[in-house]
Amino acid sequence: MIPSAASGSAAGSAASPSGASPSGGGKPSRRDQILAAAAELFAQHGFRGVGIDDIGAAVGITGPALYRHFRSKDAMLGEMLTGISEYLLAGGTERVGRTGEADEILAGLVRFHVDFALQQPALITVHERSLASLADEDRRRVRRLQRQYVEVWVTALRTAVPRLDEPHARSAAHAVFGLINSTPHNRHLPHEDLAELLTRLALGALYAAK
Amino acid sequence: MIPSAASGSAAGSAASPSGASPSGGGKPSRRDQILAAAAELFAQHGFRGVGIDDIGAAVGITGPALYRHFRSKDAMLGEMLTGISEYLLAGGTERVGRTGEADEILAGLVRFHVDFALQQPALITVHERSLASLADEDRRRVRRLQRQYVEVWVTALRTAVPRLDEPHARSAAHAVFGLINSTPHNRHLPHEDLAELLTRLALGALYAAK
DNA sequence: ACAGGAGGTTAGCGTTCACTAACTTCGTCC
DNA sequence: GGACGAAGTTAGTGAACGCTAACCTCCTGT
Repeated sequence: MIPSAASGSAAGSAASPSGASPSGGGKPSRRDQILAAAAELFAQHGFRGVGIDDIGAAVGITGPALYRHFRSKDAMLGEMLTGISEYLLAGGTERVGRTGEADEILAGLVRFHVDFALQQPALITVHERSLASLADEDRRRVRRLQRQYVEVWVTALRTAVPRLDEPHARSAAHAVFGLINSTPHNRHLPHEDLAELLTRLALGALYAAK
Repeated sequence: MIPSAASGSAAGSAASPSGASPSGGGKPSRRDQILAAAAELFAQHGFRGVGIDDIGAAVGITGPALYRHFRSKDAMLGEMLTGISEYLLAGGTERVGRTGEADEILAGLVRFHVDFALQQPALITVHERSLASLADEDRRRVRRLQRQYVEVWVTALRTAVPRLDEPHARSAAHAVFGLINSTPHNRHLPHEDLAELLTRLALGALYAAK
């Protein structure tokens, strides 16, 4: 059971980038409903702080029924995190593959990450908090995807700001991820204002790097 | 028991800002040893992912012996988080109370937070991840301290950058916390280089805010 | 010398929790 | 119209874990 203040309805509006299947238009499959609800709960209480029964209840079924859809609780987290990592890497790779000015590419990359963080704050939270709870194999896979995503940023950043050496660029990338991923703590501003602010802040930071 | 890759010795070198007691010079008390070891473990595995026996083992005693020093596992986390929050608020308040240019005050605030994040990456991690695991009363207290700390930043920021309205300033503060608190993911650069980089990035971001 | 308390030990209790087993329900296809 | 499989239910099992109880071992002060 979840201990403290768990207000009304969970299950946010799982928009486009939820991992894999719901890329089409139709209503989300049961699997995806479950993943969305679990993401919300994991973000609020941590992976270990959420029980099987809690996840079931969030989609209107009992706990054990989840095992008709997932092999284990670990597998749910695994699917969630690899989905996010693959989405980010694919989107990032696609952006840097475009032709254009280096500055525009970098700005596009920033905006892509900002949009994701704004649309999926729960996934962002889980992504950066629950790596430790992953099964070994999944963790290796997610780590590799994350490293590749960082490399995408490093090359884009060093093209736009050539004075940066690789270690500084890598650290700057991590720092800007932290900046953008602050969306879960940022409930004060209207969506679009926040998107613009975060984009400005991120680019301001990156171009200030030495 | 902690499941996966838990390498050698935990218990980092608990430097100055560890909360309360070890402010003097002498060897840290048992309590503080335990808090330091627990912080490291909580950062790596999450509060719920660490057992009483793990914490005990990290300081060379058995699990139940911890109850000679703390009322409960929750109380350990509570003391840890309120200690951090109080340290940050006190340090921040002291900084903005100094006389000087608004820009210098803001830079000092940034540098203060950067130094803390660099010296205590484990505490930073726990501070931003494990709020949900806190007992109700402790959570309220920590939340209030955090809000006050944000307010310190907001006023310093708006003095230095008057065009910012309050909501934008608040969001920018949260974003910059995220940036600075990325230190746990930043193992690539020498300590001092990273401190300088993060300070530049943070100030670059803040002055880019609109 | 020894009383007492601080700080450690092992054994065990009760609860929580992931997962399984066995059974039910219901829509779909031939 | 009945076989079947997908998706749900309740009951239960075994392990993990927080914490307590009871006991031991010193160090310290009088």
